[in-house]
Amino acid sequence: MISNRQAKEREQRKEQILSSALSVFKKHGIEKATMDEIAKEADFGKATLYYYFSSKEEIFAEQLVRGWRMIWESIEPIVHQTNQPKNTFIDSLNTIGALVRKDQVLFEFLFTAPKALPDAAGESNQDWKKYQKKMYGVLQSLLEEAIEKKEFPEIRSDMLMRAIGGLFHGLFFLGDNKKIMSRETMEEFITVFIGNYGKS
Amino acid sequence: MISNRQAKEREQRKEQILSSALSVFKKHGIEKATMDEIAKEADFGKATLYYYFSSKEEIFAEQLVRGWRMIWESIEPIVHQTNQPKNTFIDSLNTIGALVRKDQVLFEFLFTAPKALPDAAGESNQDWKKYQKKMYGVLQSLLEEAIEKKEFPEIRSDMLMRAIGGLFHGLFFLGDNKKIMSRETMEEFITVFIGNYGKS
DNA sequence: TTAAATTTCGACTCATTGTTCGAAATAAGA
DNA sequence: TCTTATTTCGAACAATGAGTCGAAATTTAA
Repeated sequence: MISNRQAKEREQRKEQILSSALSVFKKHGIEKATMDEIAKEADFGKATLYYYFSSKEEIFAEQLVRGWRMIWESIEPIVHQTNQPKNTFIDSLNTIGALVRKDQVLFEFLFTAPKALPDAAGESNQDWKKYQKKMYGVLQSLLEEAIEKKEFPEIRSDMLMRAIGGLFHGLFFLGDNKKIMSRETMEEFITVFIGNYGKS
Repeated sequence: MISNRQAKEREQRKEQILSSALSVFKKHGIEKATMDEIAKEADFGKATLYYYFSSKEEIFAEQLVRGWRMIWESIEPIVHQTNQPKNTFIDSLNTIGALVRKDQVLFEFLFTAPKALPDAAGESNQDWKKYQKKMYGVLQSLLEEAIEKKEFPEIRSDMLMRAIGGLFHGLFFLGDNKKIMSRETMEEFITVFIGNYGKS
């Protein structure tokens, strides 16, 4: 039998491992994040990690699901607003921006790790993609509605998504000084780049 | 003594190795690009690679210098135009776009590899940064001039650089279908995002 | 043709690292 | 307290992959 508290403690240990993995990722990138270092960081023996996760890949996969699920759950209530699609879209961006501001490293991981992770990871290790796809899906349809209503210029919405995605990524993650991007600055950029269209 | 033709053939073999390295990079990313696979791809024994390059890192470093030098040499004549800074800036973006269009994989490497490469690589292995810095430098000062002349909105130019860099990267490299971005589409985007400011 | 220089590579070393095993330590329940 | 379940980890294993060595093959030049 496994008590309630035991389950909770166990979950806490898992989180400790995940967070250590993240901080090792921050130092070396995903490829060079070794189990040894994660273990040391988490204050566990290496073998113990395998008691909680079946493989290195699973650790990062778990990090991905949790992260993307969180993003999705933060976005979902917003995209269902009945508002101008353009405003809803901008609200969504701002929401994600706020999340990133809280934990920049996590999001750098969420946005860059996928490319580095072996694709052939069958089954459940790709669960995070569900959430990612949902998010991109709703954002892109917001864009399409907004284009329809002339709130955005008539450009292929998938291209526009890419452009805005890149823009966002550039603002937060590019450059040497990883300064935190303030809400004000971000809104200013949104206004300059896509916010002014269709006004006056 | 080493004849002219010998030197040329030797250079060709180097290029063969570099190009193989690039195609292995394309398949697996830089971390998982092994010397064994590069050797097989280049039709050489692994040991032979070490006759031409002193290490794996040097191969990729060489690829980086060559690439960034090429970018710089393509950009340099343009940035010295005496034109509106904004037009010069846009011309530069278009020039780089044209280069990317010719060899997308190479540029994906040039733009993403730096992050993955060990920083501590002393000495000459960082030569490419010279060119990269020069390029970002001139582009950013173009931006500053343009802001000065009210051709662009008054935003911190380093932020604007990041934003535009991200935008560019997003257009060319994001998304599943790595479709080639046509000149027309790209110009359309430049117009929509930054080209319209200050007009009419 | 022959000696010297250049180029190639098979076989090996050596370090790293993901993963497993079995046993020890600790906690829970009776 | 005694038994059982849970948690921990040191040590070993196996695979991988960067880099080396010495000798063989090939080319050059005389």
